[in-house]
Amino acid sequence: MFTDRFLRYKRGASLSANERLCLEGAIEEVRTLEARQIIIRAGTALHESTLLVDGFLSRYIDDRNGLRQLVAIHVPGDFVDLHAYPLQTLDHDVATMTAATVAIVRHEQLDAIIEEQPQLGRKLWFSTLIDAAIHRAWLFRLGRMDAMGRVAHFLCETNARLFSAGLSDGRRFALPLTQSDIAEICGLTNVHVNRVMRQLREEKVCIFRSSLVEILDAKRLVARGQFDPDYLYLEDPDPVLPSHLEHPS
Amino acid sequence: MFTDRFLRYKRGASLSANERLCLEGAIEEVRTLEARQIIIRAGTALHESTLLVDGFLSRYIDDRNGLRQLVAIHVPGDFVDLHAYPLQTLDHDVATMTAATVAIVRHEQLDAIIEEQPQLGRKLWFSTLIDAAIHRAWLFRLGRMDAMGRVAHFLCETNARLFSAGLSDGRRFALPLTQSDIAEICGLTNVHVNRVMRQLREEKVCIFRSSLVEILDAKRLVARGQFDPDYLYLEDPDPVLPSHLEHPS
DNA sequence: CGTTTTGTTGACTCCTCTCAAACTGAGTGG
DNA sequence: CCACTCAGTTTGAGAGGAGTCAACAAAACG
Repeated sequence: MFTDRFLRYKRGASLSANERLCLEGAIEEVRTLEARQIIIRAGTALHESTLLVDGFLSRYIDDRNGLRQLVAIHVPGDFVDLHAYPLQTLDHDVATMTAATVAIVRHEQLDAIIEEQPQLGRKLWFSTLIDAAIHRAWLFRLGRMDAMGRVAHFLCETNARLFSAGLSDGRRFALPLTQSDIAEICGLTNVHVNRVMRQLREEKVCIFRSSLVEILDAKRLVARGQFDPDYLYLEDPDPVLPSHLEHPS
Repeated sequence: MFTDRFLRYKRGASLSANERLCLEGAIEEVRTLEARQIIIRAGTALHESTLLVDGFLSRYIDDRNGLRQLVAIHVPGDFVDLHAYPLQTLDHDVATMTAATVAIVRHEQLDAIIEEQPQLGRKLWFSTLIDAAIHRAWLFRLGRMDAMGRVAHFLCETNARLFSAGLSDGRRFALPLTQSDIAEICGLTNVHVNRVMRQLREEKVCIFRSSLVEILDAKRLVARGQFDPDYLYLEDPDPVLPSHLEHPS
C-alpha cells in the first residue's frame, strides 16, 4: 500500500490497521515525477498534499544571489507537505531530487478525517511536528557544528531515517545526492563538502561514492556528528544507532 | 483575556469569538515564572501545554561542550509547547528568558477540543506550523547569511512578531535579551555579536542598548537581513514591513 | 557600594570561502 | 569505437570572516 511507510516505527503514533485503510482511501491519485523538478512554489494556494512513496524530495529557500538553503529532505513514507493543509500556502519551494512516486490527498479528505477520526487527525499533526523536530536538529547542526560535524550528523540522521523506512541496513544505503546537494543541506560550499568527504574517507569513518554511503566506523561517525536520534521519535531507537552499529573491532 | 494575542492577525486562522472563549475555558491555571528558569526538560512526559501571556521564553538544544543553540524564542501570544500535545515529549528544553506569565492547558482539554471543534483543532495545528516556518527562516539565516545578515534578520523578525502582538510600534521595541542570547540565536559568539551591533550603530541602521531596539533605517535593516515577512503568515503584512518602515529621508 | 554580569575592544588564529584549474565517468553522436 | 560534452568531483593557492583569548569598562544588582 502507498501508506505502508507513513508513521512506521514512530513512537506513540503508528497507525492502526483501520486508520491506515482510511488514509489509503483518501488518496486521490498517484503520480510519477521526474528528477529535479519544482513541484510546489512558495505562496501558491494549495488544496492537496503529497505523500512520498518512492524517491527523494527537498524543500528549500532561495536567496537573492542564487544561493539556496535546503530546509528539509524527504524519504519514502514522509507526508512531504502535509503542513500545507493548515497553512494553505507554503513559505518555501518543494522539488524532486530524484525521480519520485507520490500519492496525492485532497484537503477535503483531510477535513473529513479530522472531523470523523480526531485521533487519526492528531497523528497527522504529529507527523508534521516530526518535520519541525528535524528542523530543530538542523538548526543545531548549522548553528553550533563545524563542517565535519554537520556532514557527519546529516549522514547519521539520513541513515536512521532510511533504516526505519527499510531503505538502509544500518551501515550501507543509497543516497542519490550530489556533493552540492549536501552543501546546500549543511550550509557549506560544495568544495568544502568534498574536502570533508575526503577526510571521512581517509580516516576510514565513512565513504560516499557513486550515490552510495558506506559507514565503516559508526561509532566515530556518531561521535563526530554528536548524533542522538531521540528527536526522530522512533519506536525503538536501539536497532538503529548507536549500539547496533558499533565498530566490530 | 489570556488568549487575546493567540493567533491574532494570523492569515486565515484567527479565532472566532466562540473559539476564543472555548480556548479560554480550557485554561487550567495561570502561573508566574522567574527569569532564567528551565521550565521543561527534553524527554519528560508532558500532559499540559503552555500559552505565553507575558514575557519571553526560549527553546534550545545544548551540546556536549556547553555550547547552546536556541531553536526558538517566544513572545506573548505564542502557544509555546503546544507541539508537546501530539509529541508527548519534547526534543529540547524550554526556559524563561525574562520573568513571565503563562497559562496552562491540560492535554485532556485539547482532546476535547479536537473532538468537538475540529476547525479550532486545525487552528491549533496551524499555530504549531508557524513555529516550524520560523524554524525554516532560521535555517536559512544560519545556513546562508553572514553575521551581519543574521542579526539584521533576527531584529526584523522580532520587530514584526512584536508588532503583531502590539508590543512594537514598528521602529522601537523592548528586547530584554543579552548579546550572548542573540549569539545563541544567530549561531555566533557574543564577541562577534558585539562587533556587528557596533557596526549597525555606527552605520545608523539600528541601535540595541539597555534592552531596547531602535530601528533608525528600516529599509537598510530589511535589506541587510534579506527579510521578507511572508513566512510569519500575518494577515496584513503591510503595516509591519517593509513599506511602513521606510526611512523618512 | 562592592560584586557580578554584561558589554567593549584588540591581537592573533584558523576554518571556510573564493577563484581557478584539472580530472573523472557516463552518456552521446559521428 | 573514439572524440566530445557535461555534470560532478578533486585539488591548490590565497583571502577573509568569525572564533579565541585576554583585558578592561560599564551597567545592573543586592
